[in-house]
Amino acid sequence: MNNDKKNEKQKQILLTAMNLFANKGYHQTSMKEIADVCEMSKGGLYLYFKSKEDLLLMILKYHFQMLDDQYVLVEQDPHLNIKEKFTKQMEISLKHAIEYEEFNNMRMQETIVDLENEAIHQYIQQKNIEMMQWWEKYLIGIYGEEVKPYCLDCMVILNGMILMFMKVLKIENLPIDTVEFTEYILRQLDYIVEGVLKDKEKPLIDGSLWSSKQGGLYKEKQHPLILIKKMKDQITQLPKEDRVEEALQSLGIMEQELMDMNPRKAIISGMIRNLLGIQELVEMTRELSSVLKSDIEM
Amino acid sequence: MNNDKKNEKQKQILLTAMNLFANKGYHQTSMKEIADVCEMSKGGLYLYFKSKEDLLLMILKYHFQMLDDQYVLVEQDPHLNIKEKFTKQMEISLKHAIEYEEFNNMRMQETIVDLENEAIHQYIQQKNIEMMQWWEKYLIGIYGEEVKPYCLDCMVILNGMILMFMKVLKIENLPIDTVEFTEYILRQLDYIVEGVLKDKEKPLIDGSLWSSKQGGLYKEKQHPLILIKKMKDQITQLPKEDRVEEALQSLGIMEQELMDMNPRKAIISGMIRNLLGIQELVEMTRELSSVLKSDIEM
Amino acid sequence: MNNDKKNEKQKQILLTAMNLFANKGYHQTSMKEIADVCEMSKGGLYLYFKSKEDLLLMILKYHFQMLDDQYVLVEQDPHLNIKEKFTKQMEISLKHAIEYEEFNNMRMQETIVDLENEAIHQYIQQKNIEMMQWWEKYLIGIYGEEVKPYCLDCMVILNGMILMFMKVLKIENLPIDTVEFTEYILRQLDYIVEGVLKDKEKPLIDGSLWSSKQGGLYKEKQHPLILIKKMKDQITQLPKEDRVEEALQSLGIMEQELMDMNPRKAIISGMIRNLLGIQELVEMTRELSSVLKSDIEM
Amino acid sequence: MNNDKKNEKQKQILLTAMNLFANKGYHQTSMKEIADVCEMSKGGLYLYFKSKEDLLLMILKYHFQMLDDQYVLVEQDPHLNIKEKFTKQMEISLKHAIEYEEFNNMRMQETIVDLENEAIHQYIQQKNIEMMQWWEKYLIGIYGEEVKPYCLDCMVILNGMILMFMKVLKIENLPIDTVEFTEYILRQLDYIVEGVLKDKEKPLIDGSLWSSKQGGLYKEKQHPLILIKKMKDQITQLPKEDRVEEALQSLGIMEQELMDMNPRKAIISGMIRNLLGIQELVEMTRELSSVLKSDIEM
DNA sequence: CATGAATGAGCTTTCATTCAT
DNA sequence: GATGAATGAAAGCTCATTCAT
Repeated sequence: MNNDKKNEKQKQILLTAMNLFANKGYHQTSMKEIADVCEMSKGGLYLYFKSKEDLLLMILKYHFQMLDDQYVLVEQDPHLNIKEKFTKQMEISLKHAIEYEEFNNMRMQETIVDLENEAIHQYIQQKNIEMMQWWEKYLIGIYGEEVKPYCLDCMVILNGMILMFMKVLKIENLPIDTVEFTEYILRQLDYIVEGVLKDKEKPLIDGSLWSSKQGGLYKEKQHPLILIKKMKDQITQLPKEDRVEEALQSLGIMEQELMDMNPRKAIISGMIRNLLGIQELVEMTRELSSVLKSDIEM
Repeated sequence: MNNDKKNEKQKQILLTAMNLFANKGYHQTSMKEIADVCEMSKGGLYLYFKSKEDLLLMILKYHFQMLDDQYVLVEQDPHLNIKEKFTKQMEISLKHAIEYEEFNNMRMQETIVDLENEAIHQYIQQKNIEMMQWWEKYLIGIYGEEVKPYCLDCMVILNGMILMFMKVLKIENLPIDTVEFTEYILRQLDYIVEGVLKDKEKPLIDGSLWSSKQGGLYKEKQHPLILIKKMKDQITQLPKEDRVEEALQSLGIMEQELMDMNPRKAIISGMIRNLLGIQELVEMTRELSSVLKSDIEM
Repeated sequence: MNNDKKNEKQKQILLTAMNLFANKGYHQTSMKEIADVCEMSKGGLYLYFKSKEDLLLMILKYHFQMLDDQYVLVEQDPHLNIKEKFTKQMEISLKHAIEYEEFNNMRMQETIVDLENEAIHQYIQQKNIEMMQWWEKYLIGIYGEEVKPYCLDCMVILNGMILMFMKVLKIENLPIDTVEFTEYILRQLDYIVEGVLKDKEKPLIDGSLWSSKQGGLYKEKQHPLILIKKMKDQITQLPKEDRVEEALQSLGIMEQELMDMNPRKAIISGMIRNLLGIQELVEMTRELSSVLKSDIEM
Repeated sequence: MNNDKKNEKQKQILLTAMNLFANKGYHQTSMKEIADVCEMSKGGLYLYFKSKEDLLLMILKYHFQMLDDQYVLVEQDPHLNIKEKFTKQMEISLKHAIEYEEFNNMRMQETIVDLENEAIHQYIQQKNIEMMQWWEKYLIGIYGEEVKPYCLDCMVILNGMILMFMKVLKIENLPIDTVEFTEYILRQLDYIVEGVLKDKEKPLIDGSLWSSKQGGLYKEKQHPLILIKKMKDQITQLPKEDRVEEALQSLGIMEQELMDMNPRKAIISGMIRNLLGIQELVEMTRELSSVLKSDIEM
């Protein structure tokens, strides 16, 4: 099969799957269904995508590519000033978000994907950074340098706004006029920027913190309670000794603490230290520690 | 097993499941996993919750109850003016939303629940309506009657904002100071309200469209006994007939039953059915019915 | 896999399942067992039959098709007179019934199928009606119009006879000669027809009742309390659900009220209305309602 | 607890369970349900019956006792002649069969009980023999010695008739008048006896064969196809040799043959003989052989 | 290249039975 | 004696993935 034809097919699958994911959700859509709609065999899908997760990743990439292509056209249009470019691009985003609603949810929330898939996670992460830069560039371009500290706040507020409006309008089955919607959103942006600039208030999100984020390696992250359960299992295999007893106790205490609404960091770190003294658990303890560091701020 | 212990266990499962649902998603969490973390057998879960969906519903109810309990305390505090009440309740909401992040996601988006389950769907729907009423009441109380058309817009914008901020702050592992966060959010509200009122722009969500879906304007939820009193008043205006006599009797019986500690559902629903036969009361009966449905689970 | 092979496999599963159902009963045969005997995986079965019930239905259809095919051949044979056709078809039926004993049990008694499955129930129903028509046609053809009122009786008697003989002969491990068996059965039919025609006795099953299936059934008027007791009995047979609980409560309340000197009509009619919502009780509730209407003036 | 009270309770459970079994079927009734209706705990049931099967057996015994008690009264009544006794007892049987319909099904068909339970099987067997004797005694008493060879036939025919009538009348919801029903049934008996005596035809069931039946030991009988599967599994564990290959082939052939509608005995017994030559399978082969002997007549 | 039959682990749920209280 | 919480095996069913054809 020549490459063109293969690409054609791949795209068809992509669009179909996207459609299905958008309407039924990722986990609720089966490969069989996708195959059926594509009028091909289940096995056939695996010629183009090596797994369901890969398919999802490709969908994300396809969408972002689609958006980027359109953005670039606007970007390079010499007849538009910066505000117009911003408006046009926002319009493109909204139009796309409306058309591919679930795609928007995915990227805005990562709710659908279990965090186990590193590739997807990283990709979305990267795109989020790009989005941040995009906002910064335009907000500064439009409202001036003084808006810089508030860029992240604005981005978050606007995105949240959009997400929620779309949710509500979708549920209520109300039609959305993209242009009108864009204008509305941008007006809100005006109000907010005007407000924050006037009051010189402290931004909620500190940009420096944000940017410091590093990808780092991504290990299949386990839920701490499950991890503790495993550690308990492992430790009960050991011959009964005082240190074993103590370790079990430490685990129990940590479990209780984590169940609480406000786990006390001191308790947690104390127990971690206790457990680090147990040779046999050292590795799992380290994993637990790292998991906890991102779950509760430690 | 005494009731206390049973409740204890039920709560433990609830908290565990909530925790897992929140982090892995509803569909991605298996009953086995919940059972494992609770250190009990799969079958055991079913002694406390009759299905996975039931478990989810109970989690939702548990949370809303928790919130409602706190709201009421603020509501009834005579030392607070309306703006302070609004602020305090917003603070409570945010605190809760931060602590139980995924719970907030669930209710704000219904992403997790497949729409097949009527009970859950309806419950969330109902809670959303209550939330709408809450916003309307307070926004009008604070900003005056002229803000009325924009209430829905404001609610949506604020909720979206909050949702997204929490998402980002969570991902970035940044600490959130609830009070500061509340102030921030309320300031944004100020900017927006100020803006829309100044420009007299058209709201994005037309309240009449929305509300038409619910049939009936949003009224503050009335207490059933008061409602019954009103119905009695109305019916005594009518010419004396047998059906009137019977309706009065039905109302009396229902009143008595509701006064009881454990009103019997059968009596209540029977009387409701009787009253539905009375043309003149049909609307009020419906309201009564809906109020009762959330007061005692029917 | 080509269609032939697929059909082959399907048939193999069919035969295997039939065999197992026949010997262990439908509910006592698990899909795993069927899969094991077929030397395939559990999941594999579901490629051929979409559920266990579907498998059962297919078995029934397969058998009836097999029978119908043979019947038609006889039916269309120009060299046979009516008595010969009857004999031949009876022979076919018996042969089949002997070979697939439990199939025969299923269709004759519906013991195996829980009534929840509409499709299966209806299919058997329809086949029973066809059987009835078959008997009527042949009995009248052979014995004349005067046998018409006794057709149903004869069918029932003969079928019962056959069923029981097969049961006994199977249990006793005795060989059955189909031809001899047929002759024997037909001879019994002769004796019975001869008998009933001679005595002009009243048939046990009134064909008009059967076919119309409408109750011109005269029932003795029952005392409401007894009726309530019966309803309680019936309802406790149902799987426990909320609606069942509520119905029981309604019945309890009504009972108490009726015991009172001056039963309040509102209570009574309310409870009646509650019960009318319970499908399974609708008939008895109507009866109760009509009884009460004349007992206390309502 | 004194014995009286214990017996009382036992009887209550018995009656309740009977009722449930009768209406929902044995396997479809859970111990919890029985406990609930008896208003006792699940565990409590096990104080009175050591298992669900035991409970079933007790039910059967209770019913037969109930019937026997009534029979004896008639038997000993000096004012009744033999025909009257027969009629009276038949009436008792029918009345009981109507009242406890599913009990009748159980005993007439053994459909409900999986054959694995030896005690129940044997008990029913014994009761069937008693029934046989009862019929013989009365038929000879009424119609004379010449009816003796036809007793079994008559019993089977009558029982089949009754079973099927009850089924149909139940399904059609028609009321049954016991006396009328008895008369009807006995009239049919007259026709048949008259017929067979006149024609001196050969009875279908040879009494001598029947009676020769001995209980014998009862080993948990396995389905032949499952047994073959097991043998295949076991034999594939052995080192590959010619004799192993051959044994596998023999098993395969036998499997195919058994799937056929008319398995050829010669093939079956040939394969059995082949397999008896395989040391490792000798025991299972014997079991298979014995199972087959009762499944297909060999 | 393409198929779709087959797998097998996993899902939610049920239930007879046990046993600490 | 009596309870009912707990178990654990087994049920019917789904589905991502593989692989012989």
